Amino acid sequence: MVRKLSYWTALEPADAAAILALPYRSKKIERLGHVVRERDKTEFSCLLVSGFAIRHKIVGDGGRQIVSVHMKGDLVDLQNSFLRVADHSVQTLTDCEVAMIPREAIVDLAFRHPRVGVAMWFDTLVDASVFREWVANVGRRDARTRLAHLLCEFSLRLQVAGLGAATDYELPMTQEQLADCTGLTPVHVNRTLKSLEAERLITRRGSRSVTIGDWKKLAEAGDFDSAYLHLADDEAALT
Amino acid sequence: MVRKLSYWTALEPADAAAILALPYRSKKIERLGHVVRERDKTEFSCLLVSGFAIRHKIVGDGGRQIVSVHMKGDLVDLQNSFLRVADHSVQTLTDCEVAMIPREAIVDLAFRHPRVGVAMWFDTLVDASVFREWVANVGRRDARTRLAHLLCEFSLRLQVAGLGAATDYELPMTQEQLADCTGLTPVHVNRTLKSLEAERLITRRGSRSVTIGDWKKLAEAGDFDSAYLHLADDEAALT
DNA sequence: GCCGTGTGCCAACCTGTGTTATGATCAGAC
DNA sequence: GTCTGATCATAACACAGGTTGGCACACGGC
Repeated sequence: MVRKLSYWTALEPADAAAILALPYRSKKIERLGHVVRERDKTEFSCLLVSGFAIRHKIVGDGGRQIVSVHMKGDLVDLQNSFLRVADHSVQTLTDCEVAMIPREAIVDLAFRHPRVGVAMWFDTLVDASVFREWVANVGRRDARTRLAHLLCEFSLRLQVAGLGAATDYELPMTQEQLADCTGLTPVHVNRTLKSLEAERLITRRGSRSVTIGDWKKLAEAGDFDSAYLHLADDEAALT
Repeated sequence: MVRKLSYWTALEPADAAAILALPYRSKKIERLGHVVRERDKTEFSCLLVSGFAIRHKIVGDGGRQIVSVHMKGDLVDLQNSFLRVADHSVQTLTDCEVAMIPREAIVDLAFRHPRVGVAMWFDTLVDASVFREWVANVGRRDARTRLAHLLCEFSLRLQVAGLGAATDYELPMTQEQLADCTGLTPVHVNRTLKSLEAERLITRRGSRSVTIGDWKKLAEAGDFDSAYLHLADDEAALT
């Protein structure tokens, strides 16, 4: 499960054993449940074992901005737990299984097994890279480009997580949630998806499943370049 | 200089010594010079010794999005150097002195002195927190709120870095650069600053110096809550 | 069966922000 | 001095995207 950490850094067996020896409490959280709320004091980090979750912030006028989407294998809550007081909320999109790991145990692990510490640090750096891309996406691209970009990101990440084919996947989000990812309104997301479909860049069956007609064209429309995900070479080649 | 790292985690003398023993090459970079360009392969991390710098991304239609602003003491380039290929550019706003530190030396330091490694990790986590706030700022707030928020952030951070008073500081950015931070156009930044001034929330003398009339009101207008900066308690109290 | 609720979809209208364009001011180069 | 290029300022107009409101399903609970 936590072997995703070895993605960017080679780990020794002893390191892997130490990870597996981490104390944790399994927990099931149902759809739309809160894992952490903004301003909470946190004691646990949380590893997503199955399901989908998002992180979001609420702004003054009640608007919501989703800042990232997470899937199986992601360590969603390093951020909040280390910094003690949560600067954002974590919410599930589907029923989820999570493993709650006490903060102390993780800090301890990082000290005793520096390779693991560095691996977790890398994970954080990649997270940050995705945030940067989202700032640019939301700040400087128009609605059509934003959505196309997001769909490309999901396609690649789901594929890497083994949750779907590159050109055909199940999207666990409503249009309202897509709007909160992109800084748009649900109405405009609807319009824009419709026009992407009219252009034959995507097709939708049922209400959540997306299939990408032409990856290259969609990537172009979305100004998408997978570099920011910092995938291993072979997976970057999937594009 | 690098003692900023000890901000979030207590370090022992041996750790501090190890930091100071890091090999580096000093370099002066003039205003608007590039430290790293997107897509470069990087070998060095870069510590800002003096001056101001930004990180930005260029999107498909030529638009630019600034994703963060850095000042004296910030380790600006951990991100790019660890991930090998830069996902964004780093550019100076003023003449700067930087210390270039080879990536190998930093990784090595993190392994040998886990406390320092964890401290750098924390620094990365705080960076990520700021990115999240920026996603929300640019995605879900209107122009007036965005700018007010940004001015509040600068006020606090400059103060913490010892570069200005809370309510009166020198802003090293043009309106065009402010526009690239906020996802607006220079014209609209101008309009909006003017109206903030008309509301007596700020006043400007000369072209770059800002004084904040009423911190509380500006923070309210900017929907600003310093929690995301994860400052130490005494500094958070400055607000 | 019925009803409530969440979601998708659509249309009409409105507004915040972008666009384009023109001057004013200032600092540096020569 | 005066040319040149940045930067700031302002105005008139255009449009992408927000807002409001209404309809139609699908689904689960009763």
